[in-house]
Amino acid sequence: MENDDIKNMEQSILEAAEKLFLDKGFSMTSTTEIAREAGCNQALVHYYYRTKDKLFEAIFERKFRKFVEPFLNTIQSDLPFEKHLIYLIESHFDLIKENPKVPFLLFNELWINPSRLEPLRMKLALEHQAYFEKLDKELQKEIKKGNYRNISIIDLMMTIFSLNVTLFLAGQILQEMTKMDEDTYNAFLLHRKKENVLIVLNSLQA
Amino acid sequence: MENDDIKNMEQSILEAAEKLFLDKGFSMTSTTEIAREAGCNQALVHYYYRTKDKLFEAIFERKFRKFVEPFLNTIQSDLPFEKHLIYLIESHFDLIKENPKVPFLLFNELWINPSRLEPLRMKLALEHQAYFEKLDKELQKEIKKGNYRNISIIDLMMTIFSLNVTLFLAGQILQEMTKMDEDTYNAFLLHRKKENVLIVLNSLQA
DNA sequence: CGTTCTATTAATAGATCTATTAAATTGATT
DNA sequence: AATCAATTTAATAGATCTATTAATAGAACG
Repeated sequence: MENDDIKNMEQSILEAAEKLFLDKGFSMTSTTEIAREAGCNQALVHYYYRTKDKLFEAIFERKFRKFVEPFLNTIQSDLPFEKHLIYLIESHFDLIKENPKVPFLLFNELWINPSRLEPLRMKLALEHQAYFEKLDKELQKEIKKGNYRNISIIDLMMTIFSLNVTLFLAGQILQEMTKMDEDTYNAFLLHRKKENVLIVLNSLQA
Repeated sequence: MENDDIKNMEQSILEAAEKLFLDKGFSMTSTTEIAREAGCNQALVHYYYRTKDKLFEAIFERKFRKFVEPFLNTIQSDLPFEKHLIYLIESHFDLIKENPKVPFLLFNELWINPSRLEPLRMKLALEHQAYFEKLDKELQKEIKKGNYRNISIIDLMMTIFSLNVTLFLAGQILQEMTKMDEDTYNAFLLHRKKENVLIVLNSLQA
């Protein structure tokens, strides 16, 4: 917050808001706090973003897209299916690792206010459909070949999602709870990353 | 809320609070709302529970214990390990299914305020230790026999926990999002329950 | 130099929320 | 019926939060 005198206030406010929303969620964060964090008057927050809700929306959509990104643009290449899958799991994992507070923000806000997703629903569905169908086709091919048990792509995605997300949802809490030091925690994450890949691959066996 | 004229107000307030906290979390629920839901004056909420925070604590601890209960008192019998495991997964699943909003409440509150766990930490650790050790011993025995790959009890629990919890964290949102009808949603849950058992069992294979 | 425009602040209206206090009500007991 | 404790309410203090408005400072420009 020192050398950004150049950066315009509009951007600083957005960044301050993002930080605070990620830490404490929408309702626990006040525009006064955001202004303090951004280093400006509280009225300025409203000057640029009109309402606290609009400010949140600006952040929410970006974060949501980022969160499901790996389920979109992964497969351009023609790696064998299993390699695709591993890549998908790991890139989803890495993405959350870099934004470990995002799952909290999304779950928290969507739980309280599911309509927040409404504007995104159709857009995302369309964007994902092609990718899902492609992945599903590959999966079904593998199943026909007898390499995997009969499983739907939805179930597969759900498993990946569950394992990766919960790790960080609970991990953040676990870390603060056990006062685990940084290195130990990172080792734990890395271990779970390998574990998650293994579990998903095993889950395809009969 | 009709035939509980007999029930005392203290209890009604607790129940109203529980309902609202589960729906909207701590910070989004006001004591005024709780009073309205309970059918009494707002001051009465404070009369019985002094502060909103104390009222929350009374609910939080109960819910938290309930949430981790299956990881405690399951194993008295001497079923084979795999049967134990299946029973554990399924009873954890069923418990959350009956209290589908509890994971949200716990994650949400612990995220924002991890110190909430502090008073419970030691007690729970002690209570769980014996069970964990017993389960771990059984697991290690199976590993020595060559039935399972080398895996820690922590990893195993983490997997069970992830699969079961995320289903309901995301499921609640999914249900509201897709306007899935009750039957479809229940079928989906039942399917995932079987799936979760399968995934966990598979995850033990080499 | 005065005007105009943008960014920013100070001040505040209006709503709401928690907690307290004092008064009213109820119901049991003498 | 009078008394007393427990329950419940009305009223409100005091804090805080969102949003708006009016004032100000400084850059840009003719």
